[in-house]
Amino acid sequence: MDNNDRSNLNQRISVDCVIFGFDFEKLNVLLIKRKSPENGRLNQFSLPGDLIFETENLEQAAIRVLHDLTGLKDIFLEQLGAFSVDRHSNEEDRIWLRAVREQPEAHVITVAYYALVNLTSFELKPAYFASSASWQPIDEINSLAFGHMNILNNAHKQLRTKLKIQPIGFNLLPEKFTLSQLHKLYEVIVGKALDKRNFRRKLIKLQIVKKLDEKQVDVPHKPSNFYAFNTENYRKLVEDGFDNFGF
Amino acid sequence: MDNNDRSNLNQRISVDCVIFGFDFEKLNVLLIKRKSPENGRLNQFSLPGDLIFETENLEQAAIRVLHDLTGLKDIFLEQLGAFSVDRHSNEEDRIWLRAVREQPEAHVITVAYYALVNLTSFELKPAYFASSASWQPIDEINSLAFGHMNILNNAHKQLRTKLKIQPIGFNLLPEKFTLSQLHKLYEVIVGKALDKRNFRRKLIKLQIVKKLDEKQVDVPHKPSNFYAFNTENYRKLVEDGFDNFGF
DNA sequence: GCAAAAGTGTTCGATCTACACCCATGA
DNA sequence: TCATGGGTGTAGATCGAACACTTTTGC
Repeated sequence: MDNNDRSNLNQRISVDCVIFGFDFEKLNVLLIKRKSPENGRLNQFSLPGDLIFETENLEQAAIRVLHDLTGLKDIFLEQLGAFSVDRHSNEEDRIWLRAVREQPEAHVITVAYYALVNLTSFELKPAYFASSASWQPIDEINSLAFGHMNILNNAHKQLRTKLKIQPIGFNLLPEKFTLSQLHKLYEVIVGKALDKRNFRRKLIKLQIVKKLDEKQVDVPHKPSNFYAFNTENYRKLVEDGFDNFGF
Repeated sequence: MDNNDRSNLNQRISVDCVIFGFDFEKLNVLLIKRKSPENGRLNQFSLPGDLIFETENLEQAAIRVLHDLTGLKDIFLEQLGAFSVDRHSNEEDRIWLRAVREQPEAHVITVAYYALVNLTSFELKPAYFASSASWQPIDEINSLAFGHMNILNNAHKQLRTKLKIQPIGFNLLPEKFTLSQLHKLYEVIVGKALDKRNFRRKLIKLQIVKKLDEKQVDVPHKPSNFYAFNTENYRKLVEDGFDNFGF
């Protein structure tokens, strides 16, 4: 796909991606500033996204946006749903749309996806739809362009709900991780303190992590053991109709 | 909205509705045959749906389709997500699209909704997008036009998942119902037998039904008491972060 | 009185919750 | 030796699963 050939865009349908990343402290979201002919015109942050090409389907478009921004393929990706783009409430958004879109007044709908990535595994790349990109802690994001705040809130809620049902949180961690990192991840997303012992007991019972023969080094405390996600057992659980991760 | 003025349609975006109804025996879905200039050309059943008007948003379009077909407003309605319309795999679908659409080859996406209705509360009305409409048991539906089978399977799965988390099943019943009817509803949707005593105990504990001072009449067995959904307590439960209806 | 569905309690095992101390390491 | 986070077990409460008989009605 030649991303510079922008003549073949569907002017009515876009995708936007809520990309979550975990830095072992906070839950972060990847935000961009959108490119505009007159630079600096769109000052608010927004979610990464783009109109779709006529030749691709929705998921392909979302994968393209993710790949252009992160260089990654095979990312955990799930659709959130379709949203009407807010064209009316914000003057700055309207100016941007008039400057960039062929049909600035058209009723556009955007299909939102959320993605989970291990943010230590790559560097952000410039993308043709973004003039800048950065990670921001989700609890510090107060407003976004184009009604993206609504999409972000939806994504956050969906992540919380889903995490309780399926162990998708592993997608936010590196291949090797400590149980404390996983524990912290759950506390941050679920939004409350979880008992350390009960948390570990549950993981052991479900057998979805396997202990590796490797420990932390150079830490000023008792070194933590590394674990890996046990894909095999996870598949079995899902097949058996397991539907409550239960934290 | 004048539904006969079809000049103002967005040719790229449609909505489709999976309307579930419960007849106290089986879970049913409302299917239609789509209108076509040459009558009888589209023989497969499909989900009710339509292109959206430029002047309405997605949810408004879904509400319009539901209202035109059932005469009902204030229906339980939830978005499932966006799907690419399958334009290629079926010859009959292509013929219909060429006969009816201004841009038959356009990449159309459809946003699917599912709705829960009490099917005893209304008669089906003819709608301008349907030449016929009928209820069909979900387990007897094997194929649908336009890739709607995929949407239906998604909706069914979502209904099952959601029913375990929130007591949305009440939307499928009349205002007054017996516990046996509710019990049967859960068995049919969850897809397995549920213990009668445990089921009732749970309802009582959650306090989401209230016993009415009224019984069945003219039944050849011990008459069952009628119950109603306790909206008040349900709201409290949801606010308290209740997220497991637990069957 | 018979057929048909309504309604009702108890026991046992599994799971969840709450809670506090010793351990291994680097500085 | 101190500061830091890692790692571990138990008891009590709650919840879920399994199970069978009596009641009320129409015919």
